[in-house]
Amino acid sequence: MNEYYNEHSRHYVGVDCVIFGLCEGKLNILLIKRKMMPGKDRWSLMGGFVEEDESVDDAAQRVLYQLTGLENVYMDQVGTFGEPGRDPGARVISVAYCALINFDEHDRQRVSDNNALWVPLDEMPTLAFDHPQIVAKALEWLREKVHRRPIVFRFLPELFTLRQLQSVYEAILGEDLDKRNFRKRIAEMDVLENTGIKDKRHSKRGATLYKLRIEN
Amino acid sequence: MNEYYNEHSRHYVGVDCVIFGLCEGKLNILLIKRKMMPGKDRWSLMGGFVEEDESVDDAAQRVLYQLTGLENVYMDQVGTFGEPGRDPGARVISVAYCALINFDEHDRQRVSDNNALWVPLDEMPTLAFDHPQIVAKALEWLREKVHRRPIVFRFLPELFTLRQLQSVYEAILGEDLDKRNFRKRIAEMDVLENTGIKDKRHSKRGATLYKLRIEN
DNA sequence: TCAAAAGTGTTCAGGGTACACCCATGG
DNA sequence: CCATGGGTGTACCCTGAACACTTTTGA
Repeated sequence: MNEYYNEHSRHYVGVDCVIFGLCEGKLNILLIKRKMMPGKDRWSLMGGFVEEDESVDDAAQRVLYQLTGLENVYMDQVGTFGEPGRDPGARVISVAYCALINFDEHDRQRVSDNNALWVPLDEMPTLAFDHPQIVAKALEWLREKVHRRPIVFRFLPELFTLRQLQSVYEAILGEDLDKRNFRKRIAEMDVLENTGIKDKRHSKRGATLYKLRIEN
Repeated sequence: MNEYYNEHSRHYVGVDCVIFGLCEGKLNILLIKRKMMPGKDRWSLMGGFVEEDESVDDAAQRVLYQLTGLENVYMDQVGTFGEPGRDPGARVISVAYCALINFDEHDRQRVSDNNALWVPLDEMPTLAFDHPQIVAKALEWLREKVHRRPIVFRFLPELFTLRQLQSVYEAILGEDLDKRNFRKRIAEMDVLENTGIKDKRHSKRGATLYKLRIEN
C-alpha cells in the first residue's frame, strides 16, 4: 500500500438485503425490528458490514444466511446508497441487494432470533433511514426482471403447479393474468418439465406438477 | 458513533467513470493512461475516492468534472465492484458510474492534462484491473436504457438534425436503422420541438434543426 | 441540370390480448 | 350427480419491420 491511498478516507461499507418471499399468495418482505441504536424499535431491512477480506457479494450472502439459514441464493445488486447522512449513527455506504427465496425452506427460528418478521408488501410499515427508497428500487428491479428472466421459480418449491406459478406472477405484478395466455407464454419459454405427478391437495381432478429444467 | 460500528472494518471507496461521447459518428470512451502504480502505463477508467463528507454520487460528479470540466451531467450507477483483490494496491470497493457527454462541450485541456484519450469503442485496448467488466456492464446498461428513456440527446448539442440523432442511435446499438421507421418512432416519443431553423452545412436543401422539449 | 441529402406512407407478419367451454374426480 | 378447480384454441388488434420515390437547392 502506498501514499496514493493514504491520503483518502476510509468508510464503513454495509450491505442491506431486500428479501422477498411468497406467503399465502402474497408477496412478502422480511423486515427486522431494530434492537439497537440508531433506529431502535423501528422497522428496517436486514443489514451488515463488509469485513476485511470479504467481497461485497459475499457479505450479502452472509447476512442472508444469518437471517434465513439459506445459502447460495440468487441475489442481485439493486444499487448503492452513499449520502453522508443516510445512517445517523456513522457514515455508512451501503450496497443494496435483492433476494428471492422460497418461504417454506427458510429457517423460522433464525428469523425470530433476529427479531424479524415477514410482512406483506401492502402492509409494509414506514422503514427507518433511506430504506424506503431501497425497497422501492428493489421492487422496480424485480418487476422489470420478471419480464426478461425466469427468476420467479426461486419463490417456489422444486415441484409446483401452473396455478401456483401464475399466482406468483400475479403477486409480483399486482394484477390478475389470463389463464390461457399465461400458460401459452410459459410454454413458449420452454423451461418447464412435466413430472407427470398430480397434486390433488387443491382439486379433485389434480393439477400437474412441473419443475424447472436444470439449465435454468 | 458507538461500539456497534467500531467492531467493523473500514474501506476505501472509489468511483470509476465510464464516460461515453460521440466523435466522428462513433461511440467513444474516455480512458486514461495511468501515470502511477498500480497499473502504471496501462489504460483504465478515470476514478477517484469518496471523501469524508461527500456522497458517492457527488464523488462521481467531481471526478467527471476534473477530467472534462463538465458539471451537472447525467450520470447513473451501473454497479458496485467489491472483490477484495480487484485493486492490487489496496482494498478498494468501487462504484461504477456511466456518463453521456457532448463531445464538443468538454474541456480538451483537462483531458490531456490527465493523460486521457478518447478511444472508439471498437478500438478499445485491454483495460487494467476489473475495468473490462465495468465497461461491459456500462455498455449493456446504455443499450438497454436507450430503448426506454430519451437519454441519447445528452450526446448532442442543443440543436440537432434528425440525421444526427439517428447516427447516435446507430452508433450505440451498432446497427443501421431504417430512416422512415426511425423518424416515426421519434415522432411518437413526442419529445422534440421543431425550431424551424435549417442546417445547411451538410446538404443543399438543409435539414431541420430540432431541440429537446424542456420537460425531458 | 444534376448530385446529394432531406423528407414522407403503406403493406405485412408476428406477438399480445380478449374471451368460453369441456374435463376429471371426490364427496 | 354436481361442485370445484384443471385444462385447452381462436379471432382480433396493434406494434414493429420492410421497402422507394419526390423535394430542394448549391454548385
